Amino acid sequence: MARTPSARRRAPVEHAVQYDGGVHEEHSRNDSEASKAAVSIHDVAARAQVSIATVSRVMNTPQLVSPRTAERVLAAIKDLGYVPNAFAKGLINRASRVLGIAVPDIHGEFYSELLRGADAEARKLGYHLLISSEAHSADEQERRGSLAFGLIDGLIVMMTEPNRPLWQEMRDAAVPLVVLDADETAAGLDSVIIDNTLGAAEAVEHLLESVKPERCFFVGGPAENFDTVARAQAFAKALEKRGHKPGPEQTVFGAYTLEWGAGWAKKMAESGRLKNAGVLAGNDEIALGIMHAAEDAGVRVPGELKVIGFDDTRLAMLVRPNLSSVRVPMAEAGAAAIRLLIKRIERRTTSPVCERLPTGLVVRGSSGA
Amino acid sequence: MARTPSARRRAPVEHAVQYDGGVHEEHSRNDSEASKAAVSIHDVAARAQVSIATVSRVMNTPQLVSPRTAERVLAAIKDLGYVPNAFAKGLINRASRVLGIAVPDIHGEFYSELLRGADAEARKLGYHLLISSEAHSADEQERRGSLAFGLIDGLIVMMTEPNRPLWQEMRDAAVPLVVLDADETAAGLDSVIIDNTLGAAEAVEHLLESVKPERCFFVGGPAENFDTVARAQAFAKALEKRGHKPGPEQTVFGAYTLEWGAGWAKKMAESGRLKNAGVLAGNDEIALGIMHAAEDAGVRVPGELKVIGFDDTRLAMLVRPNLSSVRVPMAEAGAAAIRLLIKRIERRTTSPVCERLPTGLVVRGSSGA
DNA sequence: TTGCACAAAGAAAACGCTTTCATTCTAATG
DNA sequence: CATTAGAATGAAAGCGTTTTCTTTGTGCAA
Repeated sequence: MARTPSARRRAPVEHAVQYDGGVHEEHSRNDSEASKAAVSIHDVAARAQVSIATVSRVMNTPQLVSPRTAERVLAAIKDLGYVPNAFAKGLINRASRVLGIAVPDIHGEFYSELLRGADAEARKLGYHLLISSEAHSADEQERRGSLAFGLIDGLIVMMTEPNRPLWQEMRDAAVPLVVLDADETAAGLDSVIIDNTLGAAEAVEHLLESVKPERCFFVGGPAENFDTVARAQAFAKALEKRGHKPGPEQTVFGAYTLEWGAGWAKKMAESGRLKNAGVLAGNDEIALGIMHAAEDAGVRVPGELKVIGFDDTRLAMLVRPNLSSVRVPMAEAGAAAIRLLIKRIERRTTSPVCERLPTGLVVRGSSGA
Repeated sequence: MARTPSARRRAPVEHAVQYDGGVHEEHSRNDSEASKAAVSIHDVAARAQVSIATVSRVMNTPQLVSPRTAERVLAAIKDLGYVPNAFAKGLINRASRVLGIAVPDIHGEFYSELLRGADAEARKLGYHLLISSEAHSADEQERRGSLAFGLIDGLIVMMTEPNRPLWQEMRDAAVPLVVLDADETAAGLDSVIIDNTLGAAEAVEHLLESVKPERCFFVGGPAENFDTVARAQAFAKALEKRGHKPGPEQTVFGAYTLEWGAGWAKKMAESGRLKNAGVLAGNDEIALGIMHAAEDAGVRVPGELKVIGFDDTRLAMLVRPNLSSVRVPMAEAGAAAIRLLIKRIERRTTSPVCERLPTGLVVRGSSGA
């Protein structure tokens, strides 16, 4: 128990860790000595001639320490370049200020926008973001580690389609949880969802300005995908509101790819049903495929065919004609999820909340201005 | 010092934390009790009737414990759903198996591909990835926290242009470091760089098949951007190799945007210099802008103008005509950086390494097949 | 002067783990 | 049978914090 700080470790050398950004320390950069030179609270305490408790208080509850002392401690901290050990803090506080986010795949504009929004918001609120594409591994042990359980303070999970294993893993995680893209308030979880209704309705209304209801189509992505399903339903509902119940061939499902869109449009063109039609696509890439196939079939866009994409990715503004698209605020969704999660972590009282983000049509060239 | 485990905390209840994924625990999901029910090594020890040392050994050095005992401990671990506390482990091991990656901006296909590759590789090797768009904050205190120093075992920093503050922060960080996109072996750091030479040379060769050397242009991004500079140099060198030293107007710099590309091409078209020219763009978006402007000016691509992009993003395959582009293995770069970093962390001996990833031309429609 | 509230600071416990060192037990060796 | 090497296990220190509990010091009312 004789734990004399200065005896326990080498006496802290003056300016031991004072960096000047110079080049003379190149060699020590990556070798073990350099990184072992961790300055602890004891070193600071010794240098400032106070106890470690006081040092801690200076950093956490400054009002409990006299200005004179605080000044001395602060100076020592600066001199030594002291940074509190994150693990020790975490061990006591049971918090790391690290948030996890599990997305199906980091690929593409869509998810990168989500990450971007989440990261920015987390950073703003003093948290860090640990990403993790989905744990597909079958081995439970391996999966368990995959989300850094025990390290993260909370987790955002994006659920784009039914996924039992992931769901299971989430429930096992003893951390605050926010679900993205699926309303799970019923299961007691905070959720953030995209309200596809508004945007889809606007799109349909827009199409109906120049296209007959029976010539309107929704060309979606995978039939299991939550968003595609919601968008298809919103599409159907908007048509019904205008007195037309869409037939089964008016809402079709495939994949979120250019090829699927092009394939569908090609078939339609061959049977002469592409002309004077209006299409709401499940995403921008599908829309682009449809435009390509239309071009190949000699169907002019927007003259003879109106096309509207979904997501309003950068792609929409880059292609010609510019693609009308339903804007989906992915960055905002990421940010909202972060806010919800942090609120849940910091004051764990409120009952589950579902935040619903609006979508809206952005009209550009492809649907005829 | 009387630290009788079973007295210290509530005696571990049978099946206390046995989840079945059912819905009946909805209420306890997000409240504090649920997450406080952390099972510690003491609980496992008590249940298996061994000391905590033995439990630890079962997990870390199984060869030191008898099969009979191990079995009992393993059972207890499973029953209780025990997950070792990451902070306590970190405090001892001085390692979190979390890697940081600092990129200028998460935006866009380019960086998301990088993240994707890095994340996949990190996961494969049993590490986690903590992302961080660059710390732009001027306040040093704030910046310091921004990279989660003390928590991460190592850091990958993407350097796309000279950036003193970031550089400074990196050097101050007492963690293993890998630099992406800039060769810093001279500064004692492992690096991963894209070898723009090969791809640019191939592109130039390809252009020269149908275009005179004095009609070849490089339309780059920002003049400060390392990649743009490297690509411009590679372009110039390839032309020189063919006996033509490019004039100053043959390599120009602007921004990584469609607008810049379009603006440049428009000017060129107006002065009649776009026809029969060949352009290597700094990225795909610039290339696309050039194609648009060419179309507007009645210059046919690839008939009268060859265009080659850079990066080979998804965009290249989505537009028409398909964009020839220099493929840049961003995912591989991310993975390579992770590998280098982990190697550095785990056996900190080798001298600084610079891994150079090749680029290569992918010929598509825009440069005339 | 005595007592007392209150501010300031220190001592030490606790967080959950790993690991060294010490102890016990078994079985093989002389 | 006595000794001892070696395997299996336990006790406890230590990692770097935060925080509770104590102690010390100081000014002020009685």
